[in-house]
Amino acid sequence: MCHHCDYKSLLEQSGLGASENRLSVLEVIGNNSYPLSAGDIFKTVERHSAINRVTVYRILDVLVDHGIVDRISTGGRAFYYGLAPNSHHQPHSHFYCKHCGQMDCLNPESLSVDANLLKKTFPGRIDKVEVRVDGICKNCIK
Amino acid sequence: MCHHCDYKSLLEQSGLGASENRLSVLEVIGNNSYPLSAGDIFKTVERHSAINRVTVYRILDVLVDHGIVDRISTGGRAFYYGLAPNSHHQPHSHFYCKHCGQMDCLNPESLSVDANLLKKTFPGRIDKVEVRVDGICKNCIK
DNA sequence: AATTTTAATGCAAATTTTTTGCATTAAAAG
DNA sequence: CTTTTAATGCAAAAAATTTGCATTAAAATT
Repeated sequence: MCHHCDYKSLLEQSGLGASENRLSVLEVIGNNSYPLSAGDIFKTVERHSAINRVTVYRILDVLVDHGIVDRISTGGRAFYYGLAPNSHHQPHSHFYCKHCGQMDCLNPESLSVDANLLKKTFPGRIDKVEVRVDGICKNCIK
Repeated sequence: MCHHCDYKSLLEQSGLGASENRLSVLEVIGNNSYPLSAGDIFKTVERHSAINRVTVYRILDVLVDHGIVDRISTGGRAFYYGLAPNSHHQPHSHFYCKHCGQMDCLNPESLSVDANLLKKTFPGRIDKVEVRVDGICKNCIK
């Protein structure tokens, strides 16, 4: 749960209307300590207010397009969504458990990437460098 | 195109029968300089010999399970497949162009990851660390 | 305040990618 | 030559996401 983010102004700062649904989706993502799938988000929002699955997908697209939320690819089939790095959240990588499918955020200090040389020499445009660690989480390993 | 890999013995060393189809799939993957989707692989193999799409998926599963091929997640919907690192191919990361969907292999020197601290402290099992760079490739940027 | 325009949402259906179940063929072992 | 196992094919299902079009809600304009 994030005490620093004001989701309403996060939306407004990006020129997005802060509709009920957008706020709900963003809150579910932001208040969770690990990334969630679109399906997870849908189920969670749906518990408290009526929303359509497609609306969730569309809101996620908008949030990702505006850089508020990050779309994170797993070693599985679905994308997961988490708050994009901002002044309160530094960039970090993720762990994906191939047994239970849960993603966890990794401590930024435990893993470092140096892409400076690439950024200097790459002939295209680089938008993001995603690091994902795959394996079996401590709960599933037993 | 890889001149060093003997695909037949790669299969046999893993205790896998070197069927016509398995060889075709592995050759398509190995002779390509960048990872391909299951669909790409299917279409390519199909040009020269009759094969079913499902067979391609099953062969890919077997090859991944035996560590011959790596399943690489993209910023898009489908998985891509490339030769797993071995004595002739050192581990490297990939670039994914979100416009045309092509993946490219990045020079291992241009990007370095240090996961030592994570490996020491992580309470689960770590199988692989995948680094993917997303952006727009030089062809699509024009 | 009524009307027009734009933005957000819903619903049904389609698409894409991958998986499953079961039948068939081919290869290996006995 | 027969039995067993491995590999493949085909049809259908499943999962995740996307599309098209209708509807409602909000914002802007008259």
